[in-house]
Amino acid sequence: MLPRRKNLVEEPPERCPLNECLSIIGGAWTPNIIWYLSEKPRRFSELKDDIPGISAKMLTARLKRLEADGVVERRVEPTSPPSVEYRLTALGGELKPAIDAIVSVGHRLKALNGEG
Amino acid sequence: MLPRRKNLVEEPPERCPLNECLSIIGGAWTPNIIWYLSEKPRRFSELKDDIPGISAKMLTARLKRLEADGVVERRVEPTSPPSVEYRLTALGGELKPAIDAIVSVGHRLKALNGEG
DNA sequence: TTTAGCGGTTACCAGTTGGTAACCAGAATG
DNA sequence: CATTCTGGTTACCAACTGGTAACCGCTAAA
Repeated sequence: MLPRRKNLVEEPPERCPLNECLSIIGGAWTPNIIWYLSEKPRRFSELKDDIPGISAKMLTARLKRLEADGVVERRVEPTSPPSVEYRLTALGGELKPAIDAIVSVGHRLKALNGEG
Repeated sequence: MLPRRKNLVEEPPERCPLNECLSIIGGAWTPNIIWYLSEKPRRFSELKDDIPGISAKMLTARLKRLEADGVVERRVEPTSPPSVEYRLTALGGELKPAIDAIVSVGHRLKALNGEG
């Protein structure tokens, strides 16, 4: 029998940053929303048009959550009909490198799955 | 009323790399498993001990999925009792920058939530 | 023969997620 | 007055997720 190695890792015991971050970007549609907002600010119905298949309910839910997390800012223009613009906050902008890294791996995964 | 901007984004229409990658690392416990395996190869029961709270069922499910995705390699040593070692593949190793980026954002999120 | 350890598998079940469809307020338009 | 537009909210419901607990085959040791 192989020697049993002991757990001597230094970092992620309980509420690790990985889970912290993934709980924000992990939900359905969330990455898409962040992606589009990272390009430029967008209005509610623009996001709804940009992201094919998303429902108003989910879009509302995700934007509310992202706003609560400090990732997205909601700005209401008092026009008529009112228009609401969403943009990434500074913190939201810091998600970009992570998103980019994920996208980069995603490309490789697609390439491999496409080959097979 | 604000002018209605048209969707002219270039990249992520359907099965975008973001969703492709997050479908791999998004499930419960998965980031933890990848984290531990990125440090060094580990055996089943080591992972089970390392990750507090995970059940054998979930660990099995995750490892199978990761193996099917080409992220993890399963290696059986014909000892007695048999020992099974899991390690990241080359592709799995490429997940590390993404994981690191996510961890880095997670730290900032924890800092902000800790302040509030 | 019984027990223990490894690496799982299986049945069952509760909670969460996300989908659809209907509905809402306020203001402008016909 | 009815309709349209934006930006949602709500009720309802099916599917998926993940948890618990019991069980399995194999080998070695007591």
